[in-house]
Amino acid sequence: MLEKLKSLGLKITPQRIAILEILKDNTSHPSAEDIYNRLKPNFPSLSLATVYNTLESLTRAGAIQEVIIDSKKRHYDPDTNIHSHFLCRRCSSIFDLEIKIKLPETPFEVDDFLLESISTHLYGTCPQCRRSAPE
Amino acid sequence: MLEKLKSLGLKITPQRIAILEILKDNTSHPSAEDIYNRLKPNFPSLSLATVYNTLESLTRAGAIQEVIIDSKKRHYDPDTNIHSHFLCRRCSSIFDLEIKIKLPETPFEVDDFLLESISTHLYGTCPQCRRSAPE
DNA sequence: GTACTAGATCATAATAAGTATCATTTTGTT
DNA sequence: AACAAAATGATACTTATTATGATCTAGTAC
Repeated sequence: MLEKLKSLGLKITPQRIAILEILKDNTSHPSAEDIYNRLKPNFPSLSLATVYNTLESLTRAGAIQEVIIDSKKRHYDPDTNIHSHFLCRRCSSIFDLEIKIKLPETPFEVDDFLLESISTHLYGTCPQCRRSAPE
Repeated sequence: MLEKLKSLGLKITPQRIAILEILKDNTSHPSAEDIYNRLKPNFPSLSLATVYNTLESLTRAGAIQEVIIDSKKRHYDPDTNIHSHFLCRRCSSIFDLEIKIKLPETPFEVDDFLLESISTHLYGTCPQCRRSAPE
């Protein structure tokens, strides 16, 4: 991943390394603030602005992806492979969920639109919420 | 549509009628503020809070749907049939776009998740932006 | 029609996510 | 070691959305 940074002309900084480490293998889809709050105790000089900047750089570099499924805030996912996201309407947690949908490979064209990426969003109730408050 | 309101126990008010009229057959996916700005000149007493409230009620009533594709704000669509949305990365316009993907009927279950709705989001460049600033 | 009440509206304050600004610091050269 | 470009951090600002609470109105009951 540091390679990806370098190849995109991004400088390697302790802040970026720390953020990448939080994201590595992370399937919780953290927001900028989630990441900031996790790092801040051990990295008191860290600024929230840096987290925002870094997430933007990483997204543009293709090292991570933004998940726009929750109308309240953006979430980030280090897994850049095509996969679906599920948002629980009750607890607002986001999960990776594999459902059998055949999506076309991007990029492609439709009606003069240039389609660069596709994402599938699923909404419903997660197993835990179903157990704790069924209906 | 007024029927739908009534059947959901929502009162018929001039504000709600006006908002529904703006939305009817509207494929531009307006935001709350777009709607407010369009109505305000001819409806000076209208409050932005009412637009927000009404959109929420209409969404809950199933009369319209929220489109969460633009990380900056929510958009609304009177077409509640399953269809995909396309967000142009350059001009941020949202378009309805039909692409051939077979989506399962909701609701259904996967791995103890209760899946209530699915939406497909497409990102790329719209025809107009491709013409005006190709590459 | 009048009276009533739940619910709706309006104005505005508050919140929260994200962006902009700019002085200072650091990285990766030269 | 010196330098320029880029990154960081503190903080101010913007924008979308939510909360609050006083007033008003739709829909019903009489």
